[in-house]
Amino acid sequence: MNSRHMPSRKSAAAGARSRGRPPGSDPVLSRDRVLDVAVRLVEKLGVDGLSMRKLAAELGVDSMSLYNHVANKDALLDGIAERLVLSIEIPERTGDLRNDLMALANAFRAAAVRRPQAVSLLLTRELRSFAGGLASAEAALAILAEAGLDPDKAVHAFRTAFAFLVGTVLREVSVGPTFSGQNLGDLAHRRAELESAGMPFVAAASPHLAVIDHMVEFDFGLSLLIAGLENYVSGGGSRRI
Amino acid sequence: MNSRHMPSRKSAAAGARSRGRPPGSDPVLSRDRVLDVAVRLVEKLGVDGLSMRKLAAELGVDSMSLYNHVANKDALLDGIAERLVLSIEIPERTGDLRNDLMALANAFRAAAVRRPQAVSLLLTRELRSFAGGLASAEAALAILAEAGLDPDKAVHAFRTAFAFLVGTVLREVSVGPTFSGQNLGDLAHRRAELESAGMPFVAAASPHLAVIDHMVEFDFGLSLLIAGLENYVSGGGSRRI
DNA sequence: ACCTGAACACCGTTCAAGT
DNA sequence: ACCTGAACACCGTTCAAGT
Repeated sequence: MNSRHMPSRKSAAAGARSRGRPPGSDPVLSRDRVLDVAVRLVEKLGVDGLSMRKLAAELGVDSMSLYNHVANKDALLDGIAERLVLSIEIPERTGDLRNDLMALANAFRAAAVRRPQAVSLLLTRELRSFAGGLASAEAALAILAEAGLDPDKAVHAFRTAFAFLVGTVLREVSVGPTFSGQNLGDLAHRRAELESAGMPFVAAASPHLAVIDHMVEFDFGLSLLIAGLENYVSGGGSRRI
Repeated sequence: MNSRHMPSRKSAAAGARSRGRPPGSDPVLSRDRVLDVAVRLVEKLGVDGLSMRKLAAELGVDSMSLYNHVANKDALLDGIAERLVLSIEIPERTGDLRNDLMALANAFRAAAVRRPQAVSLLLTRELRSFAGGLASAEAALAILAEAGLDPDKAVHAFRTAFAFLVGTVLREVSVGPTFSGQNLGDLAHRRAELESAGMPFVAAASPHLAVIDHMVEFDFGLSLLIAGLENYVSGGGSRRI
């Protein structure tokens, strides 16, 4: 039913498939199209399931054609990561430290959780192209500066919040040591066992370790950090931080 | 110089290499030995550089022999991760929240940084065998409980601190989006450029973004968290956390 | 400039065969 | 019980060849 079966004027000779790109036609691929499909494939197959060959097949193209648009697989993965950073929808500022930091962190989390398979690429590899992250950094530093932090303190606070975010999101997309979920679900049923194993505090906490609400944990941690910051700001920087 | 050169009574026939395990001798491999060498190899070649075949070669053994001691490569990586958790040297408690939390976090960080290549395996994959982590969890929960937190609050605080630790250590072993180091080193030289690009706060902070002292960042973030916790504890849990 | 195809040097893992 | 070797179905990437 396709062109292979009806002899075309151009490749009339024999049944030989044409080799180069169809002359005169638009390019079949573009970096954007490659990355689009790559992201979709990662979500479908997981990061480990992505291969240059499968991606090429999905695009209906020879695998080596990809190398015209990305330097190699590593650059492809970097490209996916950058897509994620750029998909963060940075909210407007209101001038309130707590509000604004919460909103920005939520925007980050939302962008990450939207692509749960791909997100480990963002959190886990060094961003070579840093451009994408600058807008988020600007937003965070603006909030912290407006709250009264000096640039150096703002950078520290930014890095602290960001580290917390990375760890939290990693847990949520459930790579990373969870201390949560299924490997702890049975903990609640083994309190006696844990007590006698010399783990009284784990035993006492086991009902709470056995469940996790990611949104609650997110809010709790961020609140703790912000409380620390407010404390610091209102203390005029005199507290021992 | 080894037994291959002196004709043994048992494999006398021809120069044919023996195929099975030398009869009567001790097993060549053990799960421990496999994991020992695997860790060493990861540190030498990076996680991506580790393969079942290279590991087998390093052990002087056919690659398929490894499967007698680990289920598959995934289980091998899990084994390496568990080694890391178990290598955390949990410090004695003193009864002071700040002291004890700092000491425990430092012990975690120290164990991680000791194996910078392997550590991403610990932070990044779900710990199937949870046993290793229990001792650390017990230590953390004990500290928090002694400071007066209810089990449910202690679990929240534990998860917050752990998320921060994961993010911080990931940055230090420099997988993960750094907002630091070399991709920012040149930022300091481009303030004017950043200003005109609509990034005044990044511009103002660029001298501080361009450098990072991991120990300082670690202390700052942890102090912020602990300040939030102390605040919470002394407020009798009435603060809005 | 862009796409193709064969080839190379790797992978993890199954399975049958050894001892 | 444990180790081996061939084989299978994959990889990423180089390089020469097409248009």
